Amino acid sequence: MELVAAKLKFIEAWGKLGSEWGINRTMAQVHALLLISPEALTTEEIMDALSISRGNANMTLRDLIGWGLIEKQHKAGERKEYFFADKDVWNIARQVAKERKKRELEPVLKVLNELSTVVGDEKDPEYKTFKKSVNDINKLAVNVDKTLETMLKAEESWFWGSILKVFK
Amino acid sequence: MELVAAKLKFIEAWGKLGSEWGINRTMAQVHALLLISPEALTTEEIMDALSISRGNANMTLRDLIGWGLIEKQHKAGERKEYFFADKDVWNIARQVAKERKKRELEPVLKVLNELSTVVGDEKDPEYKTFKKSVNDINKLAVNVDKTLETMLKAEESWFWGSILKVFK
DNA sequence: ATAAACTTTCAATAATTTTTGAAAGTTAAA
DNA sequence: TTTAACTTTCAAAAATTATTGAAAGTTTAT
Repeated sequence: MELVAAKLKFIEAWGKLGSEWGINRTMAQVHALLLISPEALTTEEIMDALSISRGNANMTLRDLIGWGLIEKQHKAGERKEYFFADKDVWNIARQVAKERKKRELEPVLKVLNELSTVVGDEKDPEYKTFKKSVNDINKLAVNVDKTLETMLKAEESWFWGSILKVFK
Repeated sequence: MELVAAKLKFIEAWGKLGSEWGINRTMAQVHALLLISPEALTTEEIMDALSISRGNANMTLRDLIGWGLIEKQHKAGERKEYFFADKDVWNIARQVAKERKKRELEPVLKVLNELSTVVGDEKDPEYKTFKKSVNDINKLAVNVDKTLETMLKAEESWFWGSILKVFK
């Protein structure tokens, strides 16, 4: 396959995966584009490469900065802004894990904790089933949370080394 | 909080989490409803509880069966179908992991592998950056895949025991 | 065979999400 | 201070996704 075709395929695949996991497809595509760009790109270049509007590019880049995945750069003597992506895949994974944990896992964990405190008649099957499901989900969520917490602080080789050694 | 209010809150929270992770909100809500129902429910009961149409309920229930999360039940002497959710949270987690791995991770892994084989000029920064990002993502994806593979076969207490012991 | 009870399908509609593009805003050089 | 270069905003439009509901389909009892 040609490099140009391969790049397009990568951008498309990354966009598809993103949208399947609740991430705006364009945001994932812009991220993909920057991940395979050796140099920082301007808004103009991104608009052209992905055929998107200035407004869309601007908002998407702002979001990516908010996710901690890219940064603005300035070149001496130039007015326009350049965008550059961190290429360290372990950093990226940790950053995404950190944000999704904060934005989506923690709020639901808060609700689950609150729901765990609801009291009722232990003889009531409705109550018993509710309580069991909520508590069990809560326990799982806490384990996931702990694992993510560890991952966020971990060195890549140590993390996978530990996990895969145990699992063998 | 009242049990009735708590149930609604749980259904809402589960629906929200689902939609944030690319799962149809209604599907997550129906699943939540069945998770806290001690008895199997009819389509009619689900429609009423969530204020959704028959068509929506029918399609959603079919999808949940496709995800391996609920099953149809029949009661002796009755024509109508009942739906019952597996309440084992570890089973649920494994089932969801299994399906998402199959539907979303594996297709992207296939593309990444294909893209890893693209050859080019090692002096070309465009090629070098492309290759490095694709390879690094591929490696991470393989580790995630292996971990999920282990999880799918694992007993809950062994899995978390192993992980959290190492991380401590 | 017919009817009653129930389920499925899917074209039309509604709701939500994403994108556009032009106007307003900002910054820095002339 | 004016202008040019660039960025940001956001209401309107477009695209996508989800939902409805009624007709068609199926199954079982009579």
